[in-house]
Amino acid sequence: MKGEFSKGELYSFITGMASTALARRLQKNFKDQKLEITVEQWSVLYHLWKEDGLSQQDLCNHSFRDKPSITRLVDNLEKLKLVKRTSSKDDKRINKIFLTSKGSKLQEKTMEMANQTLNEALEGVAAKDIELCKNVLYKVFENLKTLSSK
Amino acid sequence: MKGEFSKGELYSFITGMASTALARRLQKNFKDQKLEITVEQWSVLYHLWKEDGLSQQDLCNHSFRDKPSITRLVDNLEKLKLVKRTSSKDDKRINKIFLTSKGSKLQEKTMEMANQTLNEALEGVAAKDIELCKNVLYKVFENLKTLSSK
DNA sequence: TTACAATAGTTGCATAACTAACTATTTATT
DNA sequence: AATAAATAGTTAGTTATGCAACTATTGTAA
Repeated sequence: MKGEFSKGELYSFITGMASTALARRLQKNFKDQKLEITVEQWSVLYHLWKEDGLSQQDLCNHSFRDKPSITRLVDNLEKLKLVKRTSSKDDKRINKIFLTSKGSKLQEKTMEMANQTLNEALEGVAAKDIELCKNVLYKVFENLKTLSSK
Repeated sequence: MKGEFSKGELYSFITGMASTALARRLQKNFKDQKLEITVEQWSVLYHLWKEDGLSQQDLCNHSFRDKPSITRLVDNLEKLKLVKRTSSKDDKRINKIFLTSKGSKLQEKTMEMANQTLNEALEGVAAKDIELCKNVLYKVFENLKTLSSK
């Protein structure tokens, strides 16, 4: 196990073992708190908490997912009564997605859990190393993002 | 788009945008070269190239996946004639997974592509920053891995 | 030796992702 | 105004992941 994550190795970098582990842990923490949402659904709500009424295309751009993925995530969020699709009057092609009160209420608790999970994940890591790591990952993303949402 | 990846933000860290982008790019590169495997299948082959004849449980441990995931990845790799299941004689519960010649032949080309993809991803990042970033990600993984394969 | 526990692997169900092909609406061109 | 092109969203098919429940085999303990 040690070997695959050592210097010079690319496996873990490509498979994203760290972020996978982080998402799993957050998912488990949600479940332990009886929160019946997936991490992916949470990541969509995240953008709506920052700005309610985004279109599905906006959500594609912000969440770095393609359109079918957002269609189904919104489907499931609607089933859970956390958001509501509203056809735009200006442009009938567009669905604007609005939080329900139930969806809004999730923000505080889940964001705190996300922060806490991140703290568990980064325990023992120096703040300046975290910053540097974020910068590297940002650069990687920038280097590759050509093929993002379409 | 810029905002979500700035300091103090956790979204991109949890969603693993960098590793997602990296996996997508590698997948696209495979496709462009007419290589009909998924990145996930590649990641299983990766461990077999390092040590042929691993059990499915070994593959779970090495690849940080659960048993059903490995069952199905091996199913698909067998359909593609890249590996072959062989029941162990010592312990009939165990399947040992062996590369076919077709599976072995994929190593050189795909590993080169993975290296090349990683180079694209890390262009403009100082070697020492890459090392530091790897160390942080490794630490994150260690902090969280309690719940890995079961 | 019989009964119980642990291990290896499979199957079923739900969610999610990517690709490609599709509908509906709006914008641009002629 | 009529046609073509672009945009927003949906649907279908394949692959993958996580969880829970299951079978088969091996190991342990009474």
